[in-house]
Amino acid sequence: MGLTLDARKQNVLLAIIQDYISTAEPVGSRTIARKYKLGVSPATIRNEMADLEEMGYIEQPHTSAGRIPSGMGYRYYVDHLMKRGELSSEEEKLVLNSYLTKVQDIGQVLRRTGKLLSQITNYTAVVFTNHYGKGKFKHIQLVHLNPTQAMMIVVTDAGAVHHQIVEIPESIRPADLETISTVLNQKMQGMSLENIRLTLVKEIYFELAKQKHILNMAMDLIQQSLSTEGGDKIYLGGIFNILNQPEFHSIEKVKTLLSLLEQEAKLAEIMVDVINTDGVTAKIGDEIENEQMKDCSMVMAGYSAGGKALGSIGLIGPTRMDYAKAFAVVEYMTRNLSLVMERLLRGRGS
Amino acid sequence: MGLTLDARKQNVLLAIIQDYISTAEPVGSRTIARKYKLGVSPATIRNEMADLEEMGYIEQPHTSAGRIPSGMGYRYYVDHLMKRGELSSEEEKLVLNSYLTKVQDIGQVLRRTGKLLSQITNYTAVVFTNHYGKGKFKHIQLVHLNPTQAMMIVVTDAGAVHHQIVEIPESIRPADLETISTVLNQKMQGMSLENIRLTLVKEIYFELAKQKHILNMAMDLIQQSLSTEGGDKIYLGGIFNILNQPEFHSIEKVKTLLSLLEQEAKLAEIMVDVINTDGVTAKIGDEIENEQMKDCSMVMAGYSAGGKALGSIGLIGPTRMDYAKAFAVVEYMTRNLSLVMERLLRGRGS
DNA sequence: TGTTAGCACTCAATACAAGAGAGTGCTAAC
DNA sequence: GTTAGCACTCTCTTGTATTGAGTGCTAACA
Repeated sequence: MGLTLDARKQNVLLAIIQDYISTAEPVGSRTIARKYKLGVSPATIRNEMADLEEMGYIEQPHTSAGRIPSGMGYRYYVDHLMKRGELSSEEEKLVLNSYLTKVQDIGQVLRRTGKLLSQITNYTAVVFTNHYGKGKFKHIQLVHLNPTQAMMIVVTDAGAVHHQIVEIPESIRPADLETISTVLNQKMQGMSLENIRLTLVKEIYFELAKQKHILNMAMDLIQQSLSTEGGDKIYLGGIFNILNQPEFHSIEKVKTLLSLLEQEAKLAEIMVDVINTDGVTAKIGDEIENEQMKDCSMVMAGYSAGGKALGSIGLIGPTRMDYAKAFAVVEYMTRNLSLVMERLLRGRGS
Repeated sequence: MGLTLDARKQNVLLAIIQDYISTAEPVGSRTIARKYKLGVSPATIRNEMADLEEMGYIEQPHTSAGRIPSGMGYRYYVDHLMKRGELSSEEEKLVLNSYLTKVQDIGQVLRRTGKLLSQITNYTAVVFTNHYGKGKFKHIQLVHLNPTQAMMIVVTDAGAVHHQIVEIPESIRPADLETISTVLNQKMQGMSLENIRLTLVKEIYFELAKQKHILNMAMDLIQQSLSTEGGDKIYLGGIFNILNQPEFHSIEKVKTLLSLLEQEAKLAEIMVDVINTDGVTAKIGDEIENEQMKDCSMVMAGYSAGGKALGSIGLIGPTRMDYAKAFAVVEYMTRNLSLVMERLLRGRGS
């Protein structure tokens, strides 16, 4: 395999990638010789570049232009050449402050994470969880709104709240709802969905036989709240940031990317791959197996609490994105998000 | 005033506007003579056009181009020439179906409305309410999550649910939270915010003196839930639809408009003006007093329930938008939304 | 007096050609 | 193995001519 690169080739490749990342312009041999002192002349660099091109690390948009990195080039850079960046202290402060303010629920934490990610990097952020509302049943409450409607609220121990308006027969009074709530709470305390389904329904049915209708609706909402399928959830941040990237100056490209971002299922598919991976993962260009994203890269990592993987966060940018920065930010954010989730799920005393 | 237009001038103006709305190209005298049979030659139309331009109804991008309507021209069209469009029966079905499916809460209804508006028209939709969570206190529930955290949930009679995780001292047990919930519910039943603040705090304080901390947080959340300031809320639908309009082919224009859409307060300012207005209102170009929207128009109307204005809905498009369709859709949607809200707030039996 | 045909004029858009500039690959000298 | 030199390629810019849509004006016509 000709996959090993000598030191000079590495330096040339590094110079090309760094320059292209910051300027978005194809970079030529002279630029490299001038800006990055490698101690050799442009001609020598040209020779190296010809080699690198043959090996597939860089390519030429057209004969008289400079070179740009190929997907393979970026891959080599990320794996072997890149020096992980660092967050400025203001950026770290921004994150910490945001995570210190009052928490409404898990959803809000994840939304905030998306916002932070995009603010700091100027890329589009994706926050994925496949545990939304998963976990154990904690509480159900039926609240009488008016003679024909009640609000049904389900809380899980993971701090997710689901609610839904349900139609009720006029014969039911506020006190009846209170009774139903109490019975349901007693019977289902701390149960997970499977248990609730299989063992308890009969028992509860017996006790609340006359309120079959309501009971059915309650079971529906609980199922929905705790169900495994419904656990996937995507939060986006800074969608419009991509408009700032020169590669998306054409409306057409923006439209195809946006239409993908609207399809949460597809994003979830990509994000779920990394939730059990250690460290930060990059998918470059067509490594994301999706036609609409072939000009994009994603930098992702999973977050967890108590040793349990909960989801993943990621950044979407052009393949020309600043991987060093992205890696640093994604790593920093997963670490902090994991801490916050830990605290949220087990209580502050850890 | 030269503001009265004879029949032929009206026809010419109408032809120009209709053509420009559908083609987005400046329209010349010959096109009009060919497509819209007015029984006169292009030369005559040119004369009329010169007059219309002098009067300010149309303008010329440059000497050798056709004419495009001015803001004043659109205004005249909307006020005097436009025939209100109609929804196709599929579109009506779409709306009815969407409003028939199960309702989670008010927010969901409004979100759905935004989606529908944008789907049907292909413009960007804004749904505004200034009554979100307003109304009377209905229920509060404290749910023990873990030794240091509880979930606090407030329900208003308008069917809005607010929740928030609160830190609790470890000494508090689930049963204590239950007690607090019960006391708060008894004392505050059916109260509006002002009453809760002024008369009851002392009484409750007395009863729950030992739980001051929790009580404070409860009051905070209740205030937040019922407060007048927090009542404003904006839902957007079909933001990306504007990308389909040829006038937004330049990324720059898109960016300025999007940055406006992100500022909910500014949108609320525009939308609040029409909540007490009868019928459908159009604001054309700089009639929206906002620099960033000078190339846009909005078509808006208020919705209400039980004679009480609740908010407004609207469409954002280029000044060249299809007003006839927009008026029809906005009117149809407000009517239906008002019905749904009515049912939601008072229960099905009206 | 209103309408129309005809015509010269304007101006954006398109196409085309020339030139500049950036960058390359190759060869030959060091 | 490295470098200077040079011819070559290709894009991008600039300038110029052409085209075509559309106008305004004038004069003839009903």
